[in-house]
Amino acid sequence: MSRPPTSRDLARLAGVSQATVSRVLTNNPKVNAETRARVLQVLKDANYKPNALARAMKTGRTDTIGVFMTRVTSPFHAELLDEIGRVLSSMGQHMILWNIEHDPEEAVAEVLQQRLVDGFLLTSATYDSKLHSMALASGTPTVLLHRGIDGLDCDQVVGDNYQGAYDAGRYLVDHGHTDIGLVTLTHTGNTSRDRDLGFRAALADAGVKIKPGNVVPVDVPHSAGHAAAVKLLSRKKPPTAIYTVTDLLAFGILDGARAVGARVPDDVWVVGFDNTEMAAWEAFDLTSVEQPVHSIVETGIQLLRERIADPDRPTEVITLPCPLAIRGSTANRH
Amino acid sequence: MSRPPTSRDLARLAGVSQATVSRVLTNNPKVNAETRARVLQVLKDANYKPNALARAMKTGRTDTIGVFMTRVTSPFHAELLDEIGRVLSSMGQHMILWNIEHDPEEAVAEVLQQRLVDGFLLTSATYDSKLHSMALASGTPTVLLHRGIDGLDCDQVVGDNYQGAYDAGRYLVDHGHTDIGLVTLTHTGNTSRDRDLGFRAALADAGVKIKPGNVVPVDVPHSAGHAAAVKLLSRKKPPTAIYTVTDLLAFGILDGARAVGARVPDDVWVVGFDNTEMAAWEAFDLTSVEQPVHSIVETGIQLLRERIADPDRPTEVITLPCPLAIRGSTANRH
DNA sequence: CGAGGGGATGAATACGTATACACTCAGACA
DNA sequence: TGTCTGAGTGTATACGTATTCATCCCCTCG
Repeated sequence: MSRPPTSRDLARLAGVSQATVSRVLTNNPKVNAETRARVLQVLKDANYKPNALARAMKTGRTDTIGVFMTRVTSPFHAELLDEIGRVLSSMGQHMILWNIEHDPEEAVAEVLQQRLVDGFLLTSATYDSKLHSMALASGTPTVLLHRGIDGLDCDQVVGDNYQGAYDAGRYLVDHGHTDIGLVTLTHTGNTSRDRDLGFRAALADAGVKIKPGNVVPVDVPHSAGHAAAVKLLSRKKPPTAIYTVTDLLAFGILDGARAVGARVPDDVWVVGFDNTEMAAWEAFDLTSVEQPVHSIVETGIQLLRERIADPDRPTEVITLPCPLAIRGSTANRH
Repeated sequence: MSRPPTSRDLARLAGVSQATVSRVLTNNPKVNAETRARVLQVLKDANYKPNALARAMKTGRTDTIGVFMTRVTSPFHAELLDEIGRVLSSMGQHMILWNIEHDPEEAVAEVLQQRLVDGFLLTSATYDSKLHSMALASGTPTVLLHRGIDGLDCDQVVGDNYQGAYDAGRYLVDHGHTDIGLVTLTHTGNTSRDRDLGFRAALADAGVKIKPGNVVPVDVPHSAGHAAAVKLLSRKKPPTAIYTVTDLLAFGILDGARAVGARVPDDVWVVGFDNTEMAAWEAFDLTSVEQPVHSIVETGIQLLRERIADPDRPTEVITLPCPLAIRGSTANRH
């Protein structure tokens, strides 16, 4: 009761050597069918499970993937995490989750070298963070998910933020909007950057100029979107549409609009980015550019497994399309 | 480059034995100050980090806690997870996260015996799940967080759901409501049960009867709350207040009210439970019973550490008060 | 000046598993 | 009948660290 049984204990019980028990455990074909059956019976009776640590130390594989993430409470991140958990567990892999907001960089650096995971998934790569370079330097297989870094020699799977943003801009222009607000992140990642640039490009291509006052740089949270909307919609001649780079901000914008009495979509259209589940809630009913979370995660983990299997393979950067999901926060004006 | 350096490699470099290196690593006082300094310098130069697996195998401690959770995308769960991550990382502990929705019970059973964590935090205990009994049977220190199980000989830290619900009921009655809807979970956990019973008790104590038609048993998601609200509010004489057992359902109810054109709080008051961050969003502005997430997590992890240190200590069940957070979804009628 | 003692260190071992290697024993083939 | 083969099994070892035990040296004290 005090000490869990070891393979050696069970070997004694089954009248074989520890090596044979191990062979049974690893499905090694070089073991007599009869012996295998007997050993399996003993294992089952004892409800034996191999010590994962000892196994990992011997094989060098932990069957565990390290996931780095920020702001789990943010709807999109939660969905991403949920999906990662689903896919990993379907492959019999465990997940160690680190919130790089909480963990000091120094602690993270330690973790990277400890060899307690087979690979890393980074979901919050930013230019100013050293996380990705540390991860790569550690020699542990690493894939960037959702947030990429241009020109980095590392596997990456991201949504086509530029294209998604472009389509959103095009959509607004096509529906006659010319006075458009852009609530954008001051963040230093290329995800939000592309969601900004793609949108601007669409408007530029259509000959629509963005008034300087229509661009509101904000921080991440809901309240920032709220404040931005209040600012934009309190003007004498407010914009007829507002696009922003995350759903969370869009929710804040919708709330801000509510606060100043602006009706959506009658007075102002609102478009977000991520197409989280909440975007479909009646409270928001938000038109949003969809991130193909499922594909991103599935592809990224597939890539990670391939890199674990062959660390020398060439790196891949995969970009997946982001279609626009249209809802009630934008309505046909005609 | 290929193989990370071991303590033995560094011992050679520093001209000492591996044992001495190990002593330095573990802050063993029985090592000469001069020697320690030299070894530390070598360790630093090599950017050496001890192999966590080998260390864990030797010491029996992994500095890792296993967390079982469901529906990470649910706002309250995300906040709980975030808080758990914060507290664990502040103590230098890692977190392995399992979503027991994704993982088949059999896989979970395997994990429990593998000794790859020092302890478990269960946040989704339900009567019909065997998870808690399996965890206890595994002999690994375990604490139930947020969801408890009556009479189970296991450390538990939960909000006082009964009291919170009672106060919510009392609050509605005190403000003159007599026709009150109760949207309740069919779930088999004592969390939602207490949130139901406490509310009923408050009404009963005040002599307010709940019409049979006013009780709507539902499933977990937002859409269920939506449907329940539509059902309740479409009646000829709809209730003047609706209480429900989670914020997620309350959000659905608010959306449902919007859908049928009922104004909150003018036509109907809405009260939720959890007081998630989103409850404060303008879109919802929800009066809600607060769960003391921070205290629950902090206390629970403290309890877990104590149990890890001393597995034989008596079990504790800690119940923390749940105050009512009043917002715009309920307004003073007078 | 010798016995004793304590501070530092090295050698050896154990944690529990996977696996290379050695060995046994049939059966096959000459 | 003796050698060879190969399936099946056991023995021994390694993974990298923490820790017990033995050792050594220097100092103190009688």
